[in-house]
Amino acid sequence: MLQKPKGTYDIYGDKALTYLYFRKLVEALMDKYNAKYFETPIFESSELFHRGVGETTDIVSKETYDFKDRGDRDLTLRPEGTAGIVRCFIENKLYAENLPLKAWYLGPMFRYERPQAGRYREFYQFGFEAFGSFDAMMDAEVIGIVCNLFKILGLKGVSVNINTLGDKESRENYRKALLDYFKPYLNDLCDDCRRRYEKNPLRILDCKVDSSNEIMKNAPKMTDYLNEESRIHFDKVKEYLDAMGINYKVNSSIVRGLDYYTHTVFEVQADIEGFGSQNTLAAGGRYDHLVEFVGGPSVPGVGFAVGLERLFLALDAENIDIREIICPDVYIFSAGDEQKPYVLSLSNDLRLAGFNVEIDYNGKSFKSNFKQADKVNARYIIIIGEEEVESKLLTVKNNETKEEYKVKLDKIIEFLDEKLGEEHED
RNA sequence: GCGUUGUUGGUGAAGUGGUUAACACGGUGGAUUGUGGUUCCAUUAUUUCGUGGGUUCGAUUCCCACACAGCGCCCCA
Repeated sequence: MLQKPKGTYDIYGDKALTYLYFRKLVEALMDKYNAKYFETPIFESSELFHRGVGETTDIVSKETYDFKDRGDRDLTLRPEGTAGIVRCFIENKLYAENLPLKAWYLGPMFRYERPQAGRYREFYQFGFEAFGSFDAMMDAEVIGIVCNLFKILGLKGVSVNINTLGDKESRENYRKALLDYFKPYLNDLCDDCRRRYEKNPLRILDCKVDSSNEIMKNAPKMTDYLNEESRIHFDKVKEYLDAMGINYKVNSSIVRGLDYYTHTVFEVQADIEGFGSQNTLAAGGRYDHLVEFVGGPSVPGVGFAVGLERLFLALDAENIDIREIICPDVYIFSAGDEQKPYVLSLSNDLRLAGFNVEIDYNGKSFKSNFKQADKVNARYIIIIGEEEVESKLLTVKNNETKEEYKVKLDKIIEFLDEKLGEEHED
Protein backbone atom coordinates (compact mmCIF):
# COMPACT_ATOMS: atom_id res chain seq x y z
CA MET A 1 0.00 0.00 0.00
CA LEU A 2 1.44 3.31 -1.08
CA GLN A 3 1.16 5.93 1.56
CA LYS A 4 1.99 9.56 2.01
CA PRO A 5 5.47 10.45 3.16
CA LYS A 6 6.05 10.67 6.88
CA GLY A 7 4.96 13.91 8.44
CA THR A 8 2.70 14.97 5.58
CA TYR A 9 -1.08 15.00 5.42
CA ASP A 10 -3.89 15.40 2.93
CA ILE A 11 -6.16 18.39 3.01
CA TYR A 12 -9.73 17.56 2.03
CA GLY A 13 -13.23 17.56 3.47
CA ASP A 14 -13.70 19.59 6.62
CA LYS A 15 -10.04 20.42 6.81
CA ALA A 16 -10.15 21.85 3.31
CA LEU A 17 -13.08 24.06 4.30
CA THR A 18 -11.11 25.31 7.28
CA TYR A 19 -8.08 26.08 5.14
CA LEU A 20 -10.11 27.84 2.49
CA TYR A 21 -11.92 29.98 4.98
CA PHE A 22 -8.74 30.80 6.84
CA ARG A 23 -7.15 31.98 3.61
CA LYS A 24 -10.16 34.13 2.87
CA LEU A 25 -10.03 35.63 6.31
CA VAL A 26 -6.31 36.35 6.06
CA GLU A 27 -6.77 37.96 2.64
CA ALA A 28 -9.39 40.27 4.04
CA LEU A 29 -7.25 41.12 7.05
CA MET A 30 -4.17 41.80 4.95
CA ASP A 31 -6.16 44.11 2.68
CA LYS A 32 -6.95 46.20 5.73
CA TYR A 33 -3.23 46.73 6.26
CA ASN A 34 -2.63 47.38 2.56
CA ALA A 35 -0.26 44.44 2.59
CA LYS A 36 0.69 42.84 -0.73
CA TYR A 37 0.46 39.14 -1.49
CA PHE A 38 3.68 37.33 -2.40
CA GLU A 39 4.23 33.86 -3.67
CA THR A 40 7.84 32.81 -3.90
CA PRO A 41 9.31 29.46 -4.99
CA ILE A 42 8.88 26.49 -2.70
CA PHE A 43 12.52 25.64 -3.33
CA GLU A 44 15.38 28.08 -3.47
CA SER A 45 19.12 27.78 -3.74
CA SER A 46 20.46 26.17 -0.59
CA GLU A 47 22.76 29.08 -0.06
CA LEU A 48 19.87 31.46 0.53
CA PHE A 49 18.80 29.60 3.64
CA HIS A 50 22.32 29.02 4.83
CA ARG A 51 22.98 32.74 4.66
CA GLY A 52 19.54 33.98 5.54
CA VAL A 53 18.38 31.68 8.29
CA GLY A 54 21.84 30.93 9.65
CA GLU A 55 24.31 28.15 9.13
CA THR A 56 24.41 27.15 12.79
CA THR A 57 20.69 27.11 13.44
CA ASP A 58 19.08 23.73 13.98
CA ILE A 59 16.69 24.44 11.16
CA VAL A 60 19.42 24.71 8.57
CA SER A 61 21.98 22.37 10.06
CA LYS A 62 19.72 19.36 10.46
CA GLU A 63 16.18 19.99 9.31
CA THR A 64 16.24 21.11 5.69
CA TYR A 65 15.26 19.05 2.68
CA ASP A 66 18.30 19.49 0.46
CA PHE A 67 18.63 18.06 -3.01
CA LYS A 68 20.48 18.45 -6.24
CA ASP A 69 18.49 18.89 -9.42
CA ARG A 70 19.45 17.35 -12.75
CA GLY A 71 21.61 20.36 -13.48
CA ASP A 72 23.59 19.68 -10.32
CA ARG A 73 22.24 22.78 -8.56
CA ASP A 74 22.04 22.73 -4.78
CA LEU A 75 18.45 23.41 -3.81
CA THR A 76 16.51 23.40 -0.57
CA LEU A 77 12.80 23.14 0.14
CA ARG A 78 12.02 26.31 2.04
CA PRO A 79 12.00 25.72 5.82
CA GLU A 80 10.48 29.16 6.48
CA GLY A 81 9.12 32.05 4.49
CA THR A 82 11.19 35.09 5.32
CA ALA A 83 14.35 34.22 3.37
CA GLY A 84 12.42 33.77 0.12
CA ILE A 85 10.54 37.02 0.51
CA VAL A 86 13.78 38.84 1.27
CA ARG A 87 15.41 37.32 -1.82
CA CYS A 88 12.44 38.38 -3.91
CA PHE A 89 12.54 41.85 -2.41
CA ILE A 90 16.20 42.22 -3.37
CA GLU A 91 16.10 40.49 -6.74
CA ASN A 92 13.19 42.57 -7.97
CA LYS A 93 14.68 45.73 -6.48
CA LEU A 94 11.53 46.43 -4.55
CA TYR A 95 13.63 48.52 -2.17
CA ALA A 96 13.76 51.14 -4.94
CA GLU A 97 10.00 51.58 -4.72
CA ASN A 98 7.92 53.24 -2.13
CA LEU A 99 8.76 51.92 1.33
CA PRO A 100 7.68 50.62 3.73
CA LEU A 101 6.48 47.61 1.87
CA LYS A 102 4.17 45.24 3.66
CA ALA A 103 4.19 41.71 2.31
CA TRP A 104 2.27 38.57 3.21
CA TYR A 105 2.39 34.96 2.15
CA LEU A 106 0.67 31.69 2.92
CA GLY A 107 2.01 28.34 1.88
CA PRO A 108 3.81 25.13 2.70
CA MET A 109 7.17 24.95 4.46
CA PHE A 110 9.35 21.89 4.93
CA ARG A 111 11.41 20.72 7.83
CA TYR A 112 12.78 17.27 8.50
CA GLU A 113 11.40 16.82 12.00
CA ARG A 114 9.90 14.13 14.13
CA PRO A 115 6.16 14.50 13.60
CA GLN A 116 3.85 15.16 16.53
CA ALA A 117 0.51 16.83 16.95
CA GLY A 118 0.76 20.25 15.33
CA ARG A 119 4.15 19.42 13.91
CA TYR A 120 4.63 18.14 10.40
CA ARG A 121 7.38 17.85 7.84
CA GLU A 122 5.29 19.75 5.35
CA PHE A 123 3.39 22.40 7.21
CA TYR A 124 1.68 25.67 6.39
CA GLN A 125 2.61 29.11 7.50
CA PHE A 126 0.94 32.44 7.07
CA GLY A 127 3.56 35.14 7.35
CA PHE A 128 3.94 38.87 7.16
CA GLU A 129 7.02 40.99 6.53
CA ALA A 130 7.40 44.77 6.59
CA PHE A 131 10.44 46.28 4.94
CA GLY A 132 11.80 49.79 5.27
CA SER A 133 11.03 51.02 8.75
CA PHE A 134 13.36 51.20 11.71
CA ASP A 135 10.56 52.62 13.79
CA ALA A 136 9.20 50.78 16.81
CA MET A 137 5.76 51.56 15.46
CA MET A 138 6.24 48.82 12.90
CA ASP A 139 7.28 46.32 15.58
CA ALA A 140 4.10 47.06 17.47
CA GLU A 141 2.02 46.96 14.32
CA VAL A 142 3.32 43.50 13.47
CA ILE A 143 2.49 42.14 16.91
CA GLY A 144 -0.88 43.84 16.60
CA ILE A 145 -1.63 41.96 13.38
CA VAL A 146 -1.15 38.62 15.10
CA CYS A 147 -3.37 39.72 17.96
CA ASN A 148 -6.04 40.91 15.56
CA LEU A 149 -5.95 37.67 13.65
CA PHE A 150 -6.53 35.69 16.83
CA LYS A 151 -9.19 38.12 17.93
CA ILE A 152 -11.06 37.74 14.65
CA LEU A 153 -10.88 33.97 14.96
CA GLY A 154 -12.23 34.22 18.48
CA LEU A 155 -9.23 32.52 20.02
CA LYS A 156 -9.09 33.40 23.70
CA GLY A 157 -6.32 31.49 25.43
CA VAL A 158 -3.24 33.11 23.97
CA SER A 159 -0.46 35.09 25.54
CA VAL A 160 2.00 37.43 23.92
CA ASN A 161 5.61 37.27 25.08
CA ILE A 162 8.10 39.84 23.91
CA ASN A 163 11.77 40.44 24.40
CA THR A 164 14.56 42.40 22.83
CA LEU A 165 17.88 41.17 21.58
CA GLY A 166 19.12 44.70 21.08
CA ASP A 167 21.13 45.83 18.12
CA LYS A 168 24.27 44.11 16.89
CA GLU A 169 26.47 45.81 19.45
CA SER A 170 24.23 45.11 22.43
CA ARG A 171 23.73 41.54 21.40
CA GLU A 172 27.43 40.92 21.06
CA ASN A 173 28.20 42.48 24.44
CA TYR A 174 25.53 40.39 26.04
CA ARG A 175 26.78 37.24 24.39
CA LYS A 176 30.24 37.87 25.82
CA ALA A 177 28.80 38.51 29.25
CA LEU A 178 26.91 35.23 29.14
CA LEU A 179 29.97 33.30 28.07
CA ASP A 180 31.97 34.82 30.91
CA TYR A 181 29.23 34.19 33.41
CA PHE A 182 28.50 30.57 32.55
CA LYS A 183 32.11 29.49 32.05
CA PRO A 184 32.75 28.52 35.70
CA TYR A 185 29.35 26.78 35.96
CA LEU A 186 29.59 24.64 32.85
CA ASN A 187 29.71 21.43 34.84
CA ASP A 188 26.52 22.34 36.66
CA LEU A 189 24.53 22.75 33.48
CA CYS A 190 22.77 20.06 31.48
CA ASP A 191 24.36 18.50 28.42
CA ASP A 192 22.24 20.55 26.08
CA CYS A 193 23.26 23.76 27.74
CA ARG A 194 26.90 22.89 27.41
CA ARG A 195 26.29 22.42 23.73
CA ARG A 196 24.40 25.71 23.56
CA TYR A 197 27.32 27.42 25.26
CA GLU A 198 29.38 26.70 22.17
CA LYS A 199 26.75 27.36 19.53
CA ASN A 200 24.28 29.91 20.75
CA PRO A 201 24.71 30.95 24.38
CA LEU A 202 21.50 32.99 24.32
CA ARG A 203 19.58 29.76 24.12
CA ILE A 204 20.86 28.61 27.50
CA LEU A 205 18.33 30.98 28.99
CA ASP A 206 15.57 29.10 27.21
CA CYS A 207 16.49 25.79 28.85
CA LYS A 208 13.67 23.99 30.60
CA VAL A 209 15.86 21.63 32.59
CA ASP A 210 17.94 24.28 34.25
CA SER A 211 15.32 26.98 34.44
CA SER A 212 14.87 26.68 38.20
CA ASN A 213 18.60 26.62 38.73
CA GLU A 214 20.10 29.41 40.88
CA ILE A 215 22.77 29.91 38.27
CA MET A 216 20.10 30.75 35.74
CA LYS A 217 18.34 33.22 37.99
CA ASN A 218 21.48 35.21 38.55
CA ALA A 219 22.54 35.18 34.94
CA PRO A 220 23.16 38.53 33.31
CA LYS A 221 20.05 40.13 31.86
CA MET A 222 19.82 41.35 28.31
CA THR A 223 18.28 44.56 29.57
CA ASP A 224 21.51 45.42 31.39
CA TYR A 225 23.49 45.19 28.19
CA LEU A 226 21.26 47.22 25.94
CA ASN A 227 22.79 50.37 24.62
CA GLU A 228 20.84 53.61 24.72
CA GLU A 229 19.35 53.24 21.26
CA SER A 230 18.23 49.65 21.80
CA ARG A 231 16.63 50.45 25.13
CA ILE A 232 14.73 53.38 23.70
CA HIS A 233 13.51 51.21 20.85
CA PHE A 234 12.22 48.52 23.18
CA ASP A 235 10.55 51.09 25.45
CA LYS A 236 8.78 52.54 22.45
CA VAL A 237 7.57 49.14 21.37
CA LYS A 238 6.07 48.58 24.79
CA GLU A 239 4.54 52.04 24.82
CA TYR A 240 2.91 51.43 21.44
CA LEU A 241 1.65 48.01 22.46
CA ASP A 242 0.08 49.59 25.53
CA ALA A 243 -1.52 52.19 23.31
CA MET A 244 -3.10 49.43 21.23
CA GLY A 245 -4.36 47.74 24.35
CA ILE A 246 -2.33 44.63 23.75
CA ASN A 247 -1.57 42.47 26.76
CA TYR A 248 1.96 41.18 26.75
CA LYS A 249 4.65 39.90 29.04
CA VAL A 250 8.32 40.68 28.77
CA ASN A 251 10.03 37.32 28.80
CA SER A 252 13.80 37.49 28.69
CA SER A 253 14.13 33.82 27.81
CA ILE A 254 12.73 34.35 24.32
CA VAL A 255 15.68 34.37 22.00
CA ARG A 256 14.32 32.65 18.86
CA GLY A 257 16.04 29.98 16.85
CA LEU A 258 16.89 31.99 13.79
CA ASP A 259 20.05 34.02 13.58
CA TYR A 260 18.65 37.01 11.79
CA TYR A 261 16.74 38.68 14.59
CA THR A 262 17.67 42.02 16.17
CA HIS A 263 15.78 44.14 18.67
CA THR A 264 12.22 42.97 19.17
CA VAL A 265 11.40 39.27 19.20
CA PHE A 266 8.07 37.80 20.21
CA GLU A 267 6.12 34.60 20.53
CA VAL A 268 2.43 34.03 20.88
CA GLN A 269 1.65 30.98 22.93
CA ALA A 270 -1.54 28.99 23.28
CA ASP A 271 -2.48 28.53 26.93
CA ILE A 272 -4.00 25.18 26.25
CA GLU A 273 -3.38 22.03 28.21
CA GLY A 274 -1.83 19.15 26.39
CA PHE A 275 -0.04 21.25 23.80
CA GLY A 276 3.32 20.19 25.12
CA SER A 277 6.20 21.89 23.43
CA GLN A 278 4.08 22.74 20.39
CA ASN A 279 2.31 25.64 22.05
CA THR A 280 3.92 28.41 20.01
CA LEU A 281 1.29 29.53 17.54
CA ALA A 282 3.13 32.48 16.07
CA ALA A 283 6.54 34.01 16.36
CA GLY A 284 8.54 36.77 14.81
CA GLY A 285 10.67 39.79 15.29
CA ARG A 286 12.83 42.47 13.76
CA TYR A 287 15.69 41.74 11.38
CA ASP A 288 17.52 44.92 10.52
CA HIS A 289 20.50 43.31 8.81
CA LEU A 290 18.95 40.38 6.98
CA VAL A 291 18.35 42.15 3.67
CA GLU A 292 21.91 43.37 3.64
CA PHE A 293 23.19 39.98 4.66
CA VAL A 294 21.40 38.23 1.82
CA GLY A 295 22.96 40.68 -0.62
CA GLY A 296 20.70 43.71 -0.77
CA PRO A 297 20.96 47.25 0.50
CA SER A 298 20.62 48.11 4.14
CA VAL A 299 16.86 47.87 4.63
CA PRO A 300 15.29 46.95 7.95
CA GLY A 301 12.51 44.45 8.33
CA VAL A 302 10.02 43.10 10.85
CA GLY A 303 7.82 40.08 10.47
CA PHE A 304 6.11 37.06 11.90
CA ALA A 305 4.86 33.64 10.90
CA VAL A 306 1.86 31.67 12.12
CA GLY A 307 1.75 27.89 11.94
CA LEU A 308 -1.63 26.87 10.55
CA GLU A 309 -1.71 23.34 11.92
CA ARG A 310 -1.14 24.52 15.46
CA LEU A 311 -3.55 27.37 15.08
CA PHE A 312 -6.26 24.96 13.90
CA LEU A 313 -5.47 22.67 16.82
CA ALA A 314 -5.94 25.60 19.17
CA LEU A 315 -9.23 26.50 17.48
CA ASP A 316 -10.38 22.92 17.95
CA ALA A 317 -9.42 23.01 21.60
CA GLU A 318 -11.61 26.08 22.03
CA ASN A 319 -14.39 24.59 19.92
CA ILE A 320 -14.12 27.27 17.29
CA ASP A 321 -15.32 26.13 13.90
CA ILE A 322 -14.35 28.35 10.99
CA ARG A 323 -15.56 26.07 8.22
CA GLU A 324 -17.65 27.82 5.66
CA ILE A 325 -20.26 25.32 4.64
CA ILE A 326 -21.52 25.75 1.13
CA CYS A 327 -24.71 24.01 0.04
CA PRO A 328 -26.35 23.87 -3.35
CA ASP A 329 -29.17 26.30 -3.94
CA VAL A 330 -30.78 23.83 -6.28
CA TYR A 331 -30.67 20.10 -6.92
CA ILE A 332 -31.92 19.05 -10.31
CA PHE A 333 -32.78 15.57 -11.48
CA SER A 334 -34.67 14.03 -14.33
CA ALA A 335 -37.26 11.31 -14.45
CA GLY A 336 -35.51 9.53 -17.27
CA ASP A 337 -32.63 9.59 -19.70
CA GLU A 338 -34.62 11.61 -22.25
CA GLN A 339 -34.64 14.65 -19.98
CA LYS A 340 -30.93 14.65 -19.23
CA PRO A 341 -30.16 17.33 -21.86
CA TYR A 342 -32.66 19.62 -20.15
CA VAL A 343 -31.02 19.03 -16.80
CA LEU A 344 -27.65 20.02 -18.22
CA SER A 345 -28.87 23.11 -20.02
CA LEU A 346 -30.95 24.33 -17.10
CA SER A 347 -28.14 23.76 -14.60
CA ASN A 348 -25.74 25.62 -16.85
CA ASP A 349 -28.06 28.60 -17.11
CA LEU A 350 -28.61 28.66 -13.36
CA ARG A 351 -24.91 28.47 -12.61
CA LEU A 352 -24.17 31.33 -14.96
CA ALA A 353 -26.89 33.26 -13.17
CA GLY A 354 -24.96 32.74 -9.95
CA PHE A 355 -26.60 29.75 -8.32
CA ASN A 356 -24.91 26.74 -6.80
CA VAL A 357 -26.46 23.83 -8.65
CA GLU A 358 -26.01 20.12 -8.08
CA ILE A 359 -27.48 17.61 -10.51
CA ASP A 360 -27.94 13.88 -10.73
CA TYR A 361 -25.52 12.37 -13.23
CA ASN A 362 -26.35 8.74 -12.68
CA GLY A 363 -30.06 8.51 -13.48
CA LYS A 364 -30.97 7.45 -9.98
CA SER A 365 -34.43 6.62 -8.77
CA PHE A 366 -36.72 9.31 -7.39
CA LYS A 367 -36.14 8.07 -3.93
CA SER A 368 -32.38 8.12 -4.24
CA ASN A 369 -32.50 11.58 -5.71
CA PHE A 370 -34.49 12.95 -2.82
CA LYS A 371 -32.07 11.32 -0.43
CA GLN A 372 -29.18 12.79 -2.35
CA ALA A 373 -30.75 16.26 -2.30
CA ASP A 374 -30.98 15.99 1.48
CA LYS A 375 -27.46 14.79 1.81
CA VAL A 376 -26.01 17.70 -0.08
CA ASN A 377 -28.37 20.02 1.77
CA ALA A 378 -29.98 21.51 -1.30
CA ARG A 379 -32.45 24.35 -0.68
CA TYR A 380 -34.62 23.67 -3.72
CA ILE A 381 -35.25 20.64 -5.86
CA ILE A 382 -36.19 20.80 -9.51
CA ILE A 383 -37.67 17.72 -11.11
CA ILE A 384 -37.65 17.40 -14.87
CA GLY A 385 -39.85 14.80 -16.53
CA GLU A 386 -41.83 14.48 -19.69
CA GLU A 387 -44.62 16.74 -18.44
CA GLU A 388 -42.20 19.49 -17.52
CA VAL A 389 -40.44 19.37 -20.85
CA GLU A 390 -43.69 19.51 -22.79
CA SER A 391 -45.39 22.20 -20.75
CA LYS A 392 -42.22 24.20 -20.05
CA LEU A 393 -43.45 24.35 -16.47
CA LEU A 394 -40.84 23.27 -13.98
CA THR A 395 -41.67 21.43 -10.79
CA VAL A 396 -39.79 23.22 -8.06
CA LYS A 397 -39.85 22.07 -4.48
CA ASN A 398 -38.63 23.87 -1.39
CA ASN A 399 -36.67 21.24 0.44
CA GLU A 400 -37.37 22.70 3.88
CA THR A 401 -41.05 23.57 3.70
CA LYS A 402 -41.87 20.86 1.11
CA GLU A 403 -43.95 23.43 -0.74
CA GLU A 404 -44.16 22.67 -4.41
CA TYR A 405 -44.36 25.26 -7.17
CA LYS A 406 -44.93 25.20 -10.88
CA VAL A 407 -42.62 27.73 -12.48
CA LYS A 408 -42.34 28.72 -16.10
CA LEU A 409 -38.98 27.79 -17.55
CA ASP A 410 -38.21 31.38 -18.53
CA LYS A 411 -39.13 32.66 -15.07
CA ILE A 412 -37.04 30.26 -13.06
CA ILE A 413 -34.12 32.59 -12.42
CA GLU A 414 -36.47 35.31 -11.24
CA PHE A 415 -38.25 32.82 -9.03
CA LEU A 416 -35.11 31.51 -7.38
CA ASP A 417 -33.68 34.99 -6.96
CA GLU A 418 -36.79 36.00 -5.12
CA LYS A 419 -37.07 32.87 -2.99
CA LEU A 420 -33.42 32.55 -2.08
CA GLY A 421 -33.15 36.30 -1.59
CA GLU A 422 -35.94 36.17 0.98
CA GLU A 423 -34.18 33.49 2.92
CA HIS A 424 -30.93 35.41 2.91
CA GLU A 425 -32.67 38.36 4.49
CA ASP A 426 -33.79 36.30 7.47
C1' G B 1 18.57 12.52 16.82
C1' C B 2 16.71 9.97 21.73
C1' G B 3 12.65 7.64 24.57
C1' U B 4 7.64 5.56 24.73
C1' U B 5 2.68 3.57 23.16
C1' G B 6 0.03 1.89 19.27
C1' U B 7 -1.36 -0.04 13.97
C1' U B 8 -8.18 -4.77 12.49
C1' G B 9 -13.28 -2.36 6.93
C1' G B 10 -15.21 4.14 4.44
C1' U B 11 -15.47 5.46 10.09
C1' G B 12 -15.69 4.09 15.59
C1' A B 13 -14.18 -0.32 17.09
C1' A B 14 -14.83 -6.01 19.55
C1' G B 15 -12.17 -10.48 18.99
C1' U B 16 -9.48 -15.53 18.61
C1' G B 17 -3.11 -20.14 17.68
C1' G B 18 -7.34 -23.32 13.51
C1' U B 19 -12.40 -23.50 8.04
C1' U B 20 -18.92 -17.32 9.56
C1' A B 21 -13.52 -11.52 11.88
C1' A B 22 -18.88 -9.27 16.60
C1' C B 23 -21.47 -4.73 17.09
C1' A B 24 -22.51 0.36 15.65
C1' C B 25 -22.33 4.37 12.13
C1' G B 26 -21.75 5.35 7.12
C1' G B 27 -22.35 3.68 1.77
C1' U B 28 -25.31 1.14 -2.05
C1' G B 29 -29.93 -1.16 -3.69
C1' G B 30 -34.95 -2.16 -2.54
C1' A B 31 -40.10 -2.14 0.18
C1' U B 32 -47.12 -0.06 -5.44
C1' U B 33 -41.18 1.95 -11.48
C1' G B 34 -43.28 10.84 -10.42
C1' U B 35 -41.98 12.48 -4.50
C1' G B 36 -37.98 11.22 -0.16
C1' G B 37 -35.72 12.28 4.72
C1' U B 38 -38.65 7.83 10.20
C1' U B 39 -39.08 2.40 9.81
C1' C B 40 -37.99 -2.33 7.59
C1' C B 41 -35.10 -5.74 4.31
C1' A B 42 -30.74 -6.96 1.51
C1' U B 43 -25.77 -5.85 0.65
C1' U B 44 -21.02 -3.70 2.22
C1' A B 45 -13.07 -6.63 5.31
C1' U B 46 -12.75 -13.08 3.49
C1' U B 47 -6.55 -14.47 -1.86
C1' U B 48 -8.16 -10.17 4.58
C1' C B 49 -6.61 -7.84 10.33
C1' G B 50 0.24 -1.78 8.52
C1' U B 51 4.60 -4.31 5.44
C1' G B 52 8.24 -8.20 5.29
C1' G B 53 10.34 -12.34 7.58
C1' G B 54 10.39 -16.28 11.47
C1' U B 55 8.17 -20.08 15.04
C1' U B 56 4.05 -23.65 14.07
C1' C B 57 0.59 -28.95 11.00
C1' G B 58 -1.76 -23.98 11.00
C1' A B 59 -1.02 -16.89 12.73
C1' U B 60 -4.83 -11.42 12.19
C1' U B 61 -3.63 -13.65 17.10
C1' C B 62 3.42 -15.53 19.41
C1' C B 63 8.69 -13.53 18.01
C1' C B 64 11.89 -10.13 15.04
C1' A B 65 12.72 -6.21 11.65
C1' C B 66 10.82 -2.19 9.00
C1' A B 67 7.06 1.51 7.85
C1' C B 68 3.54 4.75 9.67
C1' A B 69 0.75 7.25 13.64
C1' G B 70 0.32 9.27 18.76
C1' C B 71 2.86 11.19 23.07
C1' G B 72 7.44 13.07 25.75
C1' C B 73 12.50 15.28 24.95
C1' C B 74 15.52 18.27 21.60
C1' C B 75 14.16 22.00 18.43
C1' C B 76 10.55 24.77 16.27
C1' A B 77 5.35 27.45 13.55
